[in-house]
Amino acid sequence: MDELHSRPGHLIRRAHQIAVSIFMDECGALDLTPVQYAALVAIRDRPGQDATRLSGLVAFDRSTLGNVLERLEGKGLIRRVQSPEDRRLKILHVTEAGLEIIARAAPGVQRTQERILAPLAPADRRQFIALLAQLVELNNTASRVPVGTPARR
Amino acid sequence: MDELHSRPGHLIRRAHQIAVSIFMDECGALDLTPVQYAALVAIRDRPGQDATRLSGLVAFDRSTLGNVLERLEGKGLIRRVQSPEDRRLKILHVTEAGLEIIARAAPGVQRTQERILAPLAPADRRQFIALLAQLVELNNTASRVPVGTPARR
DNA sequence: TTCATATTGTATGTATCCTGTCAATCTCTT
DNA sequence: AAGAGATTGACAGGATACATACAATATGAA
Repeated sequence: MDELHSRPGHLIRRAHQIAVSIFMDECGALDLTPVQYAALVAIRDRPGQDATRLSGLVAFDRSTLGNVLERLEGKGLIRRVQSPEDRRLKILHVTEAGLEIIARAAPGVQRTQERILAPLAPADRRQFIALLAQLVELNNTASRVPVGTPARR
Repeated sequence: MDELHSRPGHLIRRAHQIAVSIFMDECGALDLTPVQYAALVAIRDRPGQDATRLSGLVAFDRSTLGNVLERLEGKGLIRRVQSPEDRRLKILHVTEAGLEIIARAAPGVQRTQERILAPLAPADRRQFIALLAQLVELNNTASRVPVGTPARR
């Protein structure tokens, strides 16, 4: 049993539960999930991008991202329009309402990140993030959704 | 965008994706998920326990655990029988088939844990686990499913 | 004893997350 | 130009993950 609670897989799953829970505590009133927020910000930062490119940036597979985008569009936070150059693509843009939600979520997002790391000593936080980033980056190809823009020909 | 990739929430989500992906790569042929494996081992280690107590041990909420147990029972890996003392409870036991699956999964589980940590220098692995455990433990109450057996009166 | 309260397992509904598959569309080769 | 192959968004389906509500059951206090 103690074996379970010291296994990296279990600890990571618990950390994920905690991170989501804190986010919903801080931002749930805005009817936004962590995933939706991440997608929204990524679309804002790269307007005119299509869904597949976006999925490589935020590391959701295309199916998951499709559902997320549908909800964001349903809430009027983004627009999806067919690209004239490549009629397979749907180009993404954040709406005014989307920008406003991002702005209103910002303080809660900030508090979320602080609360996640709060249990660690300040000096340990940077190290933890560095190790975690290293673990994620070098294991990138082990993921089902490797990050990194696939070459667009 | 870089902001996203250095945020603890996003890194933890990625790490979780990676950990699950590696587990499925190692053990997916056994038709076992990480969650199912964790539940199975926990039931084996505490035979005769009921579902609510188990949910506090492995940190799945009761709804999720109910679904997991139903699948495990459907695959013949566990048994659920009504407790005579408290007819609300269903007592959990691992079957022979369940024990066999655990044994067959063990090497893959071991490799999974090693592969998750493989990107870190050996000296960093212990520290990472220690920091992660500290983060999870001290944030326990922030989770929707705090770990720890609720008092059974 | 009886009644208010709490607990258990279950059901329902929503949201990730992933595997497949598919038609439409594009690109490349011949 | 034409067909093979790749890509895109969408869809179906299974599995976590959580909130909420419910009937059955147990427990406490009056």
